Amino acid sequence: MAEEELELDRRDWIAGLEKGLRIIEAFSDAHPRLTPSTAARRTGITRTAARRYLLTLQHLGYVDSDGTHFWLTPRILRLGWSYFDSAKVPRAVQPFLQRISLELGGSAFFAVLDEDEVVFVARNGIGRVQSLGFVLGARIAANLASAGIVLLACKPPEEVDRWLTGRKFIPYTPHSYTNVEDVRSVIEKARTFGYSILEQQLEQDRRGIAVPVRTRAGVVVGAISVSLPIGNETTQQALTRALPVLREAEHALLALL
Amino acid sequence: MAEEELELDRRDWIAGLEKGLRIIEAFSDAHPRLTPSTAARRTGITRTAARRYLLTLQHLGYVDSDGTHFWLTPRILRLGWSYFDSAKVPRAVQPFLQRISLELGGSAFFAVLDEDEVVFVARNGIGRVQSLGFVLGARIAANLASAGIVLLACKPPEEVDRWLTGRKFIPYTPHSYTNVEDVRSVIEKARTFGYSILEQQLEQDRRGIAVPVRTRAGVVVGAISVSLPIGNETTQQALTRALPVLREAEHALLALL
DNA sequence: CATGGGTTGCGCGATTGTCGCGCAACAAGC
DNA sequence: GCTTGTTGCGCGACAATCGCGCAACCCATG
Repeated sequence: MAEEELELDRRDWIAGLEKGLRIIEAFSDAHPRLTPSTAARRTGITRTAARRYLLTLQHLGYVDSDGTHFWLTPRILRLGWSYFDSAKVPRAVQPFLQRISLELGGSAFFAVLDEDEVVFVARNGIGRVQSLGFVLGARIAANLASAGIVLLACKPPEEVDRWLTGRKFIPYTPHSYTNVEDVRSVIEKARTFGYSILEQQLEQDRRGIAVPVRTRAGVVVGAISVSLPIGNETTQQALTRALPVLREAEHALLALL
Repeated sequence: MAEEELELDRRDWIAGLEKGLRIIEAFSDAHPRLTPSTAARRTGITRTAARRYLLTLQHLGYVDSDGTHFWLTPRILRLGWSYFDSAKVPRAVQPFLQRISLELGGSAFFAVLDEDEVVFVARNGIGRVQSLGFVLGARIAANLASAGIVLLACKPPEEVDRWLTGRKFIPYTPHSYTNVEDVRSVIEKARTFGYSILEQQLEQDRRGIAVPVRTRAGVVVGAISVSLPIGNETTQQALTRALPVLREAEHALLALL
């Protein structure tokens, strides 16, 4: 899958669409409101064109404006919603996530890889990595979440090597791995055991445990993970407690997909 | 706000962007995988053009394909994420939602209006209107949720009238209002009391209570709502229990916005 | 109060990107 | 077998999109 056809016929390339999406993605935490010129600078589009795209988006209701500044409206969420609506897997796993989070007392997630990030596409549980404002569609560097590690472990080693080389690991906690070799060894452990466990990489006093989810054909479609408070539970205790529950969900899903 | 400038200079209109977004929104539950021709039929674009847009989206990584069929990838979620990332209000309300859901034992939401639908842009709580696969960005007809009613009640009456006329109310439960006058009276009650309460409109045995959230300038930016199991609590009991908690959050937010 | 560096929107003429037709190949269904 | 639906692809033509450059504007600084 994901065969980026390296060359795309210039006739089949819609420049306007790419620029428009670039404009939308130019909005962010640091830049919640954009003027035509700031949008232009952030996207590499000319100011005049950026303005045209913003006006078009405004007319479509995806952005709103006071005349000079533009900001996104919740209408934008319809686009992401198209995905949730159309992707069967996230919906299929929901009940399992609920069971897991109830049984283990943490948050359960279903996540997939997108480029070098792990994206959480389904979730259930009280807990909150909410310190980060954790919602669906959230994405972080794959090495920081157990689900990301186990998904990387499912990829061919060459690809993982390519992924690792030249990467900067920005730490989220004092325990976060910043060394390539540390990350590589975690991935390799995940490959041999078929699950991954990560402690205090993303958040203090929390550990994540993840297993891959496959179709009957063996294709990896994502990973189920659970985030647990460490408390005074040992790593081994947490594993013997959580892993059977995750495995059970994994096998039940195998029958569904 | 949201001044749809009725006429937009043809020079400032990017047709390619609109068509591309139409293509993305053409994916849905019933049509998770599209071919160029089905996409064309669903969007009113010609088949040749639809194919070009799909190929462009594929090249950008927003859709994937097996050659003939196309489907959305989680990359699409980056677009919605731009909104969550840039909208301060949803993030500002998170801690309040948490307090509310803990204190009242239900799910707390923050919602805004988009056209004739209410969109849930923040959420906290164990509960799940999960029967519907309830996630962030979810949207339903405004009359079915307490947040939607109270937001409508904040709009000028003429606009509400326009909203009500000619609308079809599709019931979600046996108790759902299907009559225009019933809905109108609920909205008017919400207008006079400054809060709304809705029982079993969206889900059986659940009631929702909502209050509007304003900036200090008085502009309505959304609504906070809580969804509670009805159990054997009377309407009056639920109100006296929940309303003070919601009002407290409302006032605390007033100071922040 | 003026001056300058940063904006803003807008009109124009030119190019290039996007259009849909129509063909050929292929697949499924009486 | 022929029919009726696909599919991708090449072409020529039109218009949609381009970026330049001007004039007005706002805000800070001297």
